[in-house]
Amino acid sequence: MPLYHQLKALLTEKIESGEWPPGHQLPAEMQICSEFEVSRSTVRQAMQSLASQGLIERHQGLGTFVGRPKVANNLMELFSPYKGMLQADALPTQEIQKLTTVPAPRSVATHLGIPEGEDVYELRRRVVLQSEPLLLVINWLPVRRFPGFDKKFGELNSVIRTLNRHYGVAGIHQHKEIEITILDQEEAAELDSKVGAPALLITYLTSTVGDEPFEYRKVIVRGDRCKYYVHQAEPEFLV
Amino acid sequence: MPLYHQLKALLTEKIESGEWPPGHQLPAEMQICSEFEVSRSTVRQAMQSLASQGLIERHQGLGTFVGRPKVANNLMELFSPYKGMLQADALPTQEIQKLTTVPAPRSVATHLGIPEGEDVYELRRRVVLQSEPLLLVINWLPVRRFPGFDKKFGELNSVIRTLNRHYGVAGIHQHKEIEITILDQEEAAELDSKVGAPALLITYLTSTVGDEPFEYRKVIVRGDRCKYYVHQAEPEFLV
DNA sequence: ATTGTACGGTTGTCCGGACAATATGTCCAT
DNA sequence: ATGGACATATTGTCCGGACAACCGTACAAT
Repeated sequence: MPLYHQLKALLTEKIESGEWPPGHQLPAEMQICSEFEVSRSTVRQAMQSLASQGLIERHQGLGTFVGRPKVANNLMELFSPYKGMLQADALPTQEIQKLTTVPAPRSVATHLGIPEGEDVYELRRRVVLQSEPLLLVINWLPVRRFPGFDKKFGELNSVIRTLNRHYGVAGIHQHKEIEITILDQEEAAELDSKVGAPALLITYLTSTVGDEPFEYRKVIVRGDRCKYYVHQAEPEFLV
Repeated sequence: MPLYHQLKALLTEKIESGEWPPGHQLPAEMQICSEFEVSRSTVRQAMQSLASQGLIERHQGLGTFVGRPKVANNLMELFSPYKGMLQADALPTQEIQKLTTVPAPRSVATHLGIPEGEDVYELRRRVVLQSEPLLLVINWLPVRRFPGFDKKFGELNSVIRTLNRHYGVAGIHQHKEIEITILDQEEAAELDSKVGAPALLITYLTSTVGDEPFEYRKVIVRGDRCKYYVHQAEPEFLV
């Protein structure tokens, strides 16, 4: 068993047993080095693994602390996480970070069926609960198809509703996918998280029947701070 | 921008552009070191991040290769992943790895409302698709309540069905949670994956109305090889 | 009272090196 | 042909060190 894994198990025990409660500050890396007589890179290997689980939180210049319990959301509201959070003690707030036109990146262009580099509106929002950002919502729409969207969006503050009322879009279908992703630098900065931290990625591709897709959306949910639940009466028999 | 992050972006571009197709072997770590004049630890930092995204696969003694596309599952079948995979080209197989009695670990005892260390049945299975293990199913049941479960399970090969027919359990409810986890050593070994790789963790707590919970279950889904999708006609207005 | 500066402590990044563990292929003895 | 010993290549683990980036505090200057 590798050293860093032994160390990780040891720290996990301290946390799960309650000896180190949520918010408790862990010893500094160098202190752990001397206590267990291992090198700092070994300590960091263990710590990073714990951090990506959400079990601890690390802050440069401050120290390492035991993580808080995850926020629970109803799985039935999985695809409208904002709505799901309305049941929490505090109300989530929606912050619009920017609404600009940008040349379509490859992944966006591919999904929307337009040439790479064609102008698209990029709308970035984040949902904050008790001054802690929990998820990021990024929408992309072709400028050619929805001219002036950036000015009309402010009225309703809803993408789908704006398309419906101002551009006559109806009969909407959405293809959605959920998977695990790793935060890049920009996402991590906006979520007050760390590069490389795992997160849930929910992608939307919106279209009307028999038409090209016209909206591509990413919802990035902090994996260390969010989980989903559901209560169901008919269990499966296969497993 | 940190060196390892620049390097990571560079490698990502090679893969997403198609210059390095799925299965293509990447240059060895030391080769990349000399090519970009960085240290090996920097290369490894970038590689590990790519690996946890599922973008590349690393094999000790062999090398590093571009990852294959993720397996897509219907989200409606999210909580019976085995059933969801039946739609794939190949049929998944269920392997029973062990069925023994063990003293209940803390997390299991807490959920089942029994003292830590009391005997529980532990059933470990894994689901394999084309000789690649995709998910792990672990069930725990109190021995005191279901004596002889280990012998009766083999008849039906289904936990819920066995409880129903042999112990008269009916009116079942299940509380389920989905979140992100990181593979520990045992899980990684059983999934042919790596310690520290992110995965989806789906936990089940089974009970009948007005009764103690009597089954605790973990389903661990490889995050680098699985994703879920759903197609829906009524989009949300809030986001 | 406010602002700027300096300092100590902590985590983040990066280096160079050493040896272990693992997979493949080669060669030899059987 | 077959199996075992060996060499080779690759990633995994671990070390020790150096400096950067960041945070809070204390103190001085304004």
